[in-house]
Formats: sequence, structure tokens, C-alpha cells
Amino acid sequence: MANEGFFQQVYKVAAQIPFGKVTSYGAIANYLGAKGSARMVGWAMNGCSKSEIPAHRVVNRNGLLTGKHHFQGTNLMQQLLENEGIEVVNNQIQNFEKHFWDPMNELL
DNA sequence: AGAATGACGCGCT
DNA sequence: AAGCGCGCCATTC
Repeated sequence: MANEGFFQQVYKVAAQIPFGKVTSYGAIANYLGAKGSARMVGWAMNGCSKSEIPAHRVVNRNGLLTGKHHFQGTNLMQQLLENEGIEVVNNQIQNFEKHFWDPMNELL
């Protein structure tokens, strides 16, 4: 493994997501300046599982828990989100915009 | 060195 | 309106 680079940035932002809030890959990518590369953000999240980064708060633009399969394998991600007061149905966040946390808007 | 993949996003048909 | 494909940047094989 070489320099984390983007990893470090993604971790930093993801780690700053407040309790009961969720953000999207594109938002993080946008905040990092890679606004067109949401993929690499999600890809970077691969290391989140090994880190203490609450990746369960990071979902795609649709508010869908696309990466829930990468967690422990079941509904852990959904359970965590519900535990934070976020309504999740069928791996999909309800009121996503209500729980949406924009790093470049909130954190900046 | 080139090609393939990756937890996405947006555009076009 | 819905569905499908392509593009972005980085990492890895």
C-alpha cells in the first residue's frame, strides 16, 4: 500500500459525518474536488471496513445502501442506520434528503 | 505497459 | 417515462 491520498480524505469526511446523518459518494467526491469520480470514493470505502469509519452512513445518490453487501454481509448497515433514527426500507433510506449531510455545505 | 475492475453519477436513446 | 450505456479517477491484476 502506498500513500492513502484519496483514502485519507474520504476517511476524514466519512468520519466527520454526524450521528443520524448520511451522505452520498458524489457529495464526498465533490467535496474532495473529484466531483466526477464518485466511483473512486466508493472504492476508497473498501478500506473503511477495516477502519473505524462509519461507512454505513455513506450511500449512493439514490439513498440506497449499495455497499451494504460489503459490510458484514446482512442487514448490519441497515440496522445501524435505523439505530441512528434513519428510516431504512429494503436497503433504501427514507427521507434521504432529510438525513442528507453535505460535507462541502456543512463541513466545508 | 495495458487492461479490468470498483460500495457511482449523469446523459443519451 | 423508462432503460441502457458511457464517463471519471484511482487502484490492482
